[in-house]
Order: sequence, then C-alpha cells, then structure tokens
Amino acid sequence: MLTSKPRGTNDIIPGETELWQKIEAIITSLARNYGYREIRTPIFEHTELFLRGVGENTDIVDKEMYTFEDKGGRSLTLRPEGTAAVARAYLENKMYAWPQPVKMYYLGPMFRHDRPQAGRYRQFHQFGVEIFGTSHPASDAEVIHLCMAFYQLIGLENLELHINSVGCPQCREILRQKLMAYFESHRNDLCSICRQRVERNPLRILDCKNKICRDAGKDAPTPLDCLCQECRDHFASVRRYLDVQQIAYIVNPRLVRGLDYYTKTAFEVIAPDIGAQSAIGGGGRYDGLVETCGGPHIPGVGFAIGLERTISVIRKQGLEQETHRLMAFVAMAGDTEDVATRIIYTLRQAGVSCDRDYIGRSLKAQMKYASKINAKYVVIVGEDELARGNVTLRDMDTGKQYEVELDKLVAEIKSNTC
RNA sequence: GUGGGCUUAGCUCAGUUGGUUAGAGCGCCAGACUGUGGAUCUGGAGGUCGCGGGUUCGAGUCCCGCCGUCCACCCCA
Repeated sequence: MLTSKPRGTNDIIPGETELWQKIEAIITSLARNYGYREIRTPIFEHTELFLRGVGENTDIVDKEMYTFEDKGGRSLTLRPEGTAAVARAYLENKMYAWPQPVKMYYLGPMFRHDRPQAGRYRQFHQFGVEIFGTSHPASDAEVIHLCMAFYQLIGLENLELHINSVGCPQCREILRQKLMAYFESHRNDLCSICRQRVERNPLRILDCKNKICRDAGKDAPTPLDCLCQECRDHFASVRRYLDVQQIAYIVNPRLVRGLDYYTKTAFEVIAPDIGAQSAIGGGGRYDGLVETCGGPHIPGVGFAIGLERTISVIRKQGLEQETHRLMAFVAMAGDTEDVATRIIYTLRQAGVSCDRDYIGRSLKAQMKYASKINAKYVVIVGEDELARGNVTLRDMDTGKQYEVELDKLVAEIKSNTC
C-alpha cells in the first residue's frame, strides 16, 4: 500500500518531534557532562558482526534480524542493537591506543523483525553509552548513575532499578550445571515452555512469569549463588558505589539478560503501567565482547535506553510540556502585503518567530487561524494604522491590543516576552 | 514465529430481523451587514463501509480467505 508505513515502524510527526528534540538535547548535554563523546556507526553492518557479537543462540540473531544481500553478494544486517557495532568501531579505529578508558554514546534507530505490540517496534530508537578499557566497578556504577540521571532529567517517577550479577563465564557454567540438575528434579512442576528450557536455556526459567514456574524455582540456585570470589567482590563493590551515590536499587537475583555478551553486572530499569514491555532501559558489563569480535581482551560496560518506551512513560505520567509557540502572526487588512512582507522579514531577522496567511483569508479568518496555531501575538498590518506609521499589536492571551510605531515593533515584542 | 480482539468520514464511534440517496459528535473550510480569534448559531466539503471471494432479488450487516492494526506469549528497548 502506498499510504501505509511498513509494519512496526512509526512516523514521528510535528507535535511529536518537539518532544524527541527535547530528549535529544537532554542526552547530548548529559553525556557531555559525564565525559562521553558521540559515536555514529553505520545503520547496517556485516551480518557476521552480530552473529558473533550478540550471540548465535539469542533470539535477536535467531529470528529478529533484518538481513539482506547487497549487490556484491555480501550479507548485511540492519543493526538490531548498538553495542556490537561500537565494539567493532573501537577496534577498527584502534581506540585501544587512545587514552583509556574510552567513553562513548550513541543515539539512533535499531531494527528487529519482531511482532509489534505495545512498546515494541521493528524500527525503534536507543540512546546508549559504552565504556571500553576498564573493569573497575566504579565504571559499572557510573553507567548506572548516568542511566538513572537521564530518567530523572526527563522527569520520570516510580521507576525500579533492578541489578544482578550474572558472573563470568566460569560462574555461568557452574550455574548452568546446577540449574539443570535442580530443574531436572522439578521438571513436572514447570510450564510446558520451561520444560523445554531445562536443557536449552535453564537461566531463563528463573524469570518466567508463570506462577507454577515461580513456585518451582523458589529454591533454585541463582547466579548470585555461583559467583566466584572475584565476581562476588566486584558486585559488592558496585553496590557500594551505588549506595554512596544514593541510588535506590533492588537486587534481583532472577534478572537474566538475553544477550550473550553480558558478564558480571546486569541491570534493568522497569516502568510499571506501560504494558507488558516494561523494561525501558537495561545494560551491564560485557568483558568478553571485544575479544569475541577479534580484538584483545578489553572489558566494557554500558547500557541502552529505549526512547519509544521512555516516551510512553512520559505520556503515561502526563509530563509532556507545551511546545514552543509561534511568537507572532502577521495579519493583513487591506492592501498592505508589501509592508507586511517587510515586517515579517524584519521580525525573523530579529529572531522573532512569525508566520502569515497564504490563502487570501479575511482578517477574521486570519485571526481565527492565528488563534488555532496558538500564536502569542498578532501583528495587524492595516491601512489605517499604516497611514499613521503604526501597526496594531494584539496579545492573543489577554485580548489587549494597541498601536505601535513600525520601527519599535521588534523591541515591543521582545520586551514583552523576555 | 504463536494466540486473541478490532477494522464504517481526518478523529471517536452509531448503523435495527440483511431492504431505497450510510449517520452523529468533534475537527476542517466558510458565513452571521464587508478591519479582529476563543462562545453560540448556520451552511459546506469530506466515505471504493480495509481488500478479495461467497450466500442472497438485495450485504456496512451473514460466511470464508487475506491485509492492516491493537493486545498478549516468546524475547527484548
């Protein structure tokens, strides 16, 4: 259909872009404030990057990638997330030779071929940050702090920060063994889906929403039970930093993140009341990722925030602010278009936003239109006033109006608004 | 990929047991003694009833398929 957008995509139209721009402005200044610099990577990458970076057994790679062949027969994929590409760019641009750590942020569209629903789209937008080159727990905490600071600046309330540690690969393997053994003996108490998970992905049984599985998994080992000493210390340290920064969090031993590259710290921000897809942001540490992409062993930590979901919370909580209004509408009464045109030019030069009628409306209709577009002032350029060297300035909020000399118009509007 | 709901004007929705030219509210455009918005009143424009089949003398209405959309599952932002 010529008149319908591809499934799961969205037009962001006037009336909405204002909010996006505001969020983008917050992101830019916030990231700079924390010492992050922007990176812009391609919208598509070699498919291989995501296969290895994100993990072949993840759902993202398994069934959600927009993969296509270019004319040279190369397999390319629209990026389903940001971290793998940033890791690639880190290596390709030899950033390991830069002063470490390297702190970067990105902002842009991601693509996943999912079935759309509330809070889930095939093209959606993420704001994310990455720190490469340090495994210091303070960097985990900083990333979490930055994440929460973003929501705070946006004005969101009632968010839950869940944190956990999924350990290093060694801890994870121990956990896997323990879980398989545990759920093997509780197999009959699981839902049909989780029964299949026992061998395939026992970790996910932990956060199954089914009550039966919750009960069955009540005494199951969690990642926290299997941490090695190093991972245990790291997690404790991250928590201390969070405490020092007075960030409220919930330790959720059942928090398991879906992407293969996560190690140690994992966190997720939950917003109740926006439907089933309530995770508005999440992240964690990925010490193995750069190595997986063919580089040296370089630790990393970061997060990604879903902008559509964030906006959904903004709307739910009634936080949308009024947009910038047009300062002046220049209305014409009689044969005054030449003068009006010059006035518009002068106003715009002076930084006063203004507009005019283009379809030959009557003065009344021009007033009506000015009112509808919520202009602050109407400048009435009429023959009578012009004879006196004046125009009429009408305040559309108060309804008061008076004549102003032509060359004092800009100053008059500016003095009233500043 | 799986399941369920929904599809009539720009938007929200009516539309009788199937029966002539498919309606309302809001919005849009205009008018109410010709230079003044919001209120009120009046008028106007705007619909292949999502698409394709089928049943019927006759389908917006009943049946089937498809598309789209919404919600949920899986999973994730």
